[in-house]
Amino acid sequence: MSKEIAQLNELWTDIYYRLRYNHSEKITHQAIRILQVIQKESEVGIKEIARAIQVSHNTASEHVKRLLEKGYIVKTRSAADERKVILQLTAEGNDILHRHSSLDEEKLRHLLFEKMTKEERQAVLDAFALLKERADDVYYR
Amino acid sequence: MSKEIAQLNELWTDIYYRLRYNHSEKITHQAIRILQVIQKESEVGIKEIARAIQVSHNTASEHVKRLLEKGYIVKTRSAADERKVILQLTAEGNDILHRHSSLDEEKLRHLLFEKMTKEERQAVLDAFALLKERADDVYYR
DNA sequence: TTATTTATATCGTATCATAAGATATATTCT
DNA sequence: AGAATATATCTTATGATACGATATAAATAA
Repeated sequence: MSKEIAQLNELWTDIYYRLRYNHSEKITHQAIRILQVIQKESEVGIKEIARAIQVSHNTASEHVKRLLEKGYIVKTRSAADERKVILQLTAEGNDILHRHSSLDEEKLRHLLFEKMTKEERQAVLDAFALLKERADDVYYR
Repeated sequence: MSKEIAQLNELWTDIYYRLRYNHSEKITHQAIRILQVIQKESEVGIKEIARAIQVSHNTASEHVKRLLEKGYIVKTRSAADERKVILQLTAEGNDILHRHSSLDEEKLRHLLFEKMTKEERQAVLDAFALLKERADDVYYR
């Protein structure tokens, strides 16, 4: 493993450890994973959830049922095929996922606007955008 | 919330979603959190674990016991106070934590060395280092 | 020295999270 | 019409998670 890869990963995990939200509401591990899939992919149904988290369709359906009950997602039927459901996050769903996978906004605000110059801020954003753009190439190849 | 903060968070979660390891071994959610604490903090004992993951000391002790059994951590007694234990990750512990919190090395190798110029690579690393340095300020303030 | 506090370990009990086989209904495809 | 597909529900079972009660040992206070 090259020095750069190890370095980047250490920076990555360090940054997350320092900047993540501290006091999170209780939500299950698989629920977070499912909400992520729904947010990051398009046209997500039970089959896609099952495949993404590597469980049977019945397990996936049960998980989805619970998320519906909690109000984190909503379900519609696909116009193209009425057997298929299309799942989407609600505002609550987006909110709780945010808190379990994003960087704490207050910490970010402080960091970006009180600890960085405008140029530094832009450099960070540019670097992240570049990394994400290249990551898309890897993900979708 | 400012545009930059939202943008950074979307980039952050997108990058992780695309670059994380795909097929992870089964390890529990709290186990990962504990391994992270042990890796990122110093002089970690039962009390520190309990506080970090917000459980009672007995629960923390049980969790630690299981991680010891799996060989993910080792335990020593503090020379300064023999009641206290000091926990450290084993190579296996580091390895499994890596797979549940870091970016996939193969994806990173491909991305950094086949999709980026040397200048771009350096810009990304510099930006991450800067963000981490400022994150330290926020975390330790 | 004794009493109290601190740090961890173990046991028993309980609830929640997670999973999948069996079965069912509805829709789409052959 | 029959087969395949997509999801939903029920039943059963194991693992994950948590903490009160209790215990031992070490450190600190009186």
